[in-house]
Amino acid sequence: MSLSHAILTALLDEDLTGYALAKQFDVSLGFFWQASHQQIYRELKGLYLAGSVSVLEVPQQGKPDKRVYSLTNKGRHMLDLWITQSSRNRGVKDELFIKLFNVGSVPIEHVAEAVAQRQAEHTRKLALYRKIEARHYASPSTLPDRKKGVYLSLLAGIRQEQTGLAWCDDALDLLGTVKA
Amino acid sequence: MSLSHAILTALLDEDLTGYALAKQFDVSLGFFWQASHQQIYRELKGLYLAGSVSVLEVPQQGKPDKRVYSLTNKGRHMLDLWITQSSRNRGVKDELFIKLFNVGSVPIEHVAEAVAQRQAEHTRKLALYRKIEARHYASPSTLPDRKKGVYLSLLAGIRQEQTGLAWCDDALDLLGTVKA
DNA sequence: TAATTATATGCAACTGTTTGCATAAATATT
DNA sequence: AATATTTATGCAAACAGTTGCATATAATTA
Repeated sequence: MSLSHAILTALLDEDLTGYALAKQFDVSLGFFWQASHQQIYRELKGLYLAGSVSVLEVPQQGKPDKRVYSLTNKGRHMLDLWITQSSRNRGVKDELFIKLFNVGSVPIEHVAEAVAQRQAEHTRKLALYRKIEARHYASPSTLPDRKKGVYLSLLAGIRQEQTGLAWCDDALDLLGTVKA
Repeated sequence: MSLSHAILTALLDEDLTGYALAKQFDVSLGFFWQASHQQIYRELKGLYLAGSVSVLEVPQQGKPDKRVYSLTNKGRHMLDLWITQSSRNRGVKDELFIKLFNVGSVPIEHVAEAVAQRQAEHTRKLALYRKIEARHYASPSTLPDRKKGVYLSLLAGIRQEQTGLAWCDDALDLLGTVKA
């Protein structure tokens, strides 16, 4: 039940509609927890029924009514409780490593191609993270407390991509020594 | 549908029962793709119906009959096809970062505790990987082709844990500067 | 001797995630 | 003027994963 807590977390700073939440999940929080708009709308309904969020219906002409969600005290309390209690880490699932276990049994260029794709992905993400870092976190020592966690997440992202990128280089080198 | 391909991959080197597969998934392949025995038995049935694996029933006295699965040519072909085609990477899901986004809104020691837990996890995994490295991959330059992919996976694991561990240190430092 | 662990398989129910579809109007692009 | 994108919501079905239960015996440990 982490999606609900991710949503509550996103509502800490500002009230949001389901649509706006989905957009938040495409950046920022979404780097570490992805969710589709369908998932978010369903979850919001559940959170509302549980009393963790409240809704303000904002009628609009032409478009469907906007539903703006706010965190309630109950929701705030649930969040804090979750942070202390839950720690189930769902298993790692990375297809690339299954593919690597096939080296020596399938054409090597197929595996190398998968590594190259991963390499490109790392490059893209690293560039994105660096851009955000330069814009909003240029001087981490002067960051207000409220931003420190977000900064640490970004830092983790940057380092993960760097490590992954370096590994791709080494992997492609070693795969180059495998007879097709 | 990656679990099925993970199972086919595990069957590349040796024929296995569902039980033995589940054990494989607790180590080795399981570091990068986790699965329960219930999942594996269900999937094996599907793979058998699809003709990707064949079964040899081995009666045993006392214990239930053993069902030993082997990769068929069709399964082999499916695997190769999957390696070239599929590349859907399922979204990252890491609770820890949601928790970090709560810094400044919930008691800081709750978040720090979550980071400390992650630190312990990294330490444990790193030690395990290093042990395997020392035992089986001490001289990577002389590795047969068939083992190179497995070695690269292990290398990725080691580096990920190292990076994660270093980040935990830095994170705990910065969280120490947050007023409770 | 009693309890636990390992071997060996599997069903059923529940929870969580993805994909496809559906609606409807304003704004921006070609 | 026609097409595509953005805003805004949501249902239904399919697929994937987790948890609880059930069976049955041998070997090991306390």
